[in-house]
Amino acid sequence: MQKKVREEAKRKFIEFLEKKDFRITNQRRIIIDTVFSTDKHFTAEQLLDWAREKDRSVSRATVYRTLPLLTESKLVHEMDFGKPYKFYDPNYSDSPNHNHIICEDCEKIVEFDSEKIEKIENEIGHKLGFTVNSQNLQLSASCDVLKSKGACDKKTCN
Amino acid sequence: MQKKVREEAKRKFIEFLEKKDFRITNQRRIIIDTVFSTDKHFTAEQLLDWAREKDRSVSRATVYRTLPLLTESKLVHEMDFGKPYKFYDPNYSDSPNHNHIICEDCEKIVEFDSEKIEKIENEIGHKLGFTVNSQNLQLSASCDVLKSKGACDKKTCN
DNA sequence: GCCTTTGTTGAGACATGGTGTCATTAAGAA
DNA sequence: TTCTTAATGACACCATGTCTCAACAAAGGC
Repeated sequence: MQKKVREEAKRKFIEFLEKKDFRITNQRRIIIDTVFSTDKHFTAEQLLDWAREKDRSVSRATVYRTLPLLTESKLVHEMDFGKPYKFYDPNYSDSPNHNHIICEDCEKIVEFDSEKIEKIENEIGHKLGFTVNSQNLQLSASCDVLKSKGACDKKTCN
Repeated sequence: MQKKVREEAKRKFIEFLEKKDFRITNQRRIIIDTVFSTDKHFTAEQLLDWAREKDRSVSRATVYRTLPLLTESKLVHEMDFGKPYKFYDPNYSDSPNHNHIICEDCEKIVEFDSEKIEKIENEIGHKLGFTVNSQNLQLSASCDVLKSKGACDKKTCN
């Protein structure tokens, strides 16, 4: 991942704020610096920790207030794997992916696209009398390669 | 839904408890009476309320301890729609459904099966280096018929 | 029926993820 | 530089869910 792409994402978010007449505050800068300096998925609490490492003045409230802006701007994906907290992912592409596969052991997350699945979903939805608005497919899995190495945990895989 | 089917489900759960050498307590009886007297989906807190209407002695802890037993016995489905709480569904059939479509307005939930989707999921998982263990597909939708009647809310639809 | 054993219970403290309130601060326009 | 007002941090609060532990009661043996 090049620096350029990260800078691009930050720029886009600032544009997003400007377009909505939202202020570009120091805290928002720190938060997006943090988000777009990683490729990893993260939770709200993790983001809070990372941001506070950079600047102690960032508060929990601000992180929780900024995350919806980041997801609204599509620069961050929100994911739900049935855990009591959400995962977030910096989104450097424009893909509308909402399909994810997660390793139960190491929590490695991979995104994927499938037009085929989407098509079937719409068909089924229609048959059942619904208009599908959004879909959310999560596969819980075991991460083959890493497991065979006997080294599948949060520390070694992520 | 006939009474017979409900009684059958209760009987199966008691067998499940016996097989595991778990005791058949009054509280567990009340909880399964409650679960298998409805066709609706419910949350843990709702189940607690309903059970306590029957018998004030049922505690939150017991409900939360009994729900995993019910899901383990496959007599209740656990569902996750990205809300901060889970939905549960009494399962009177033996189908392994874990696909659900929910109406955003009235929270009506319909289960469905799709071998096609399952097959694609396994293919994709394999391609990405995972062995898929379980899948969870939720479609958020609008409930056509009821919406056209202009009467789509929790009270009228469920 | 009456012990005894031990799994199960209720109450409530606690944990965690997240939201709401409000006085204070600072971004950005004039 | 001043002014307006959005945004902030601190912290109280909420909801779902977990844990602990003394008290209880189910099931088996007598």
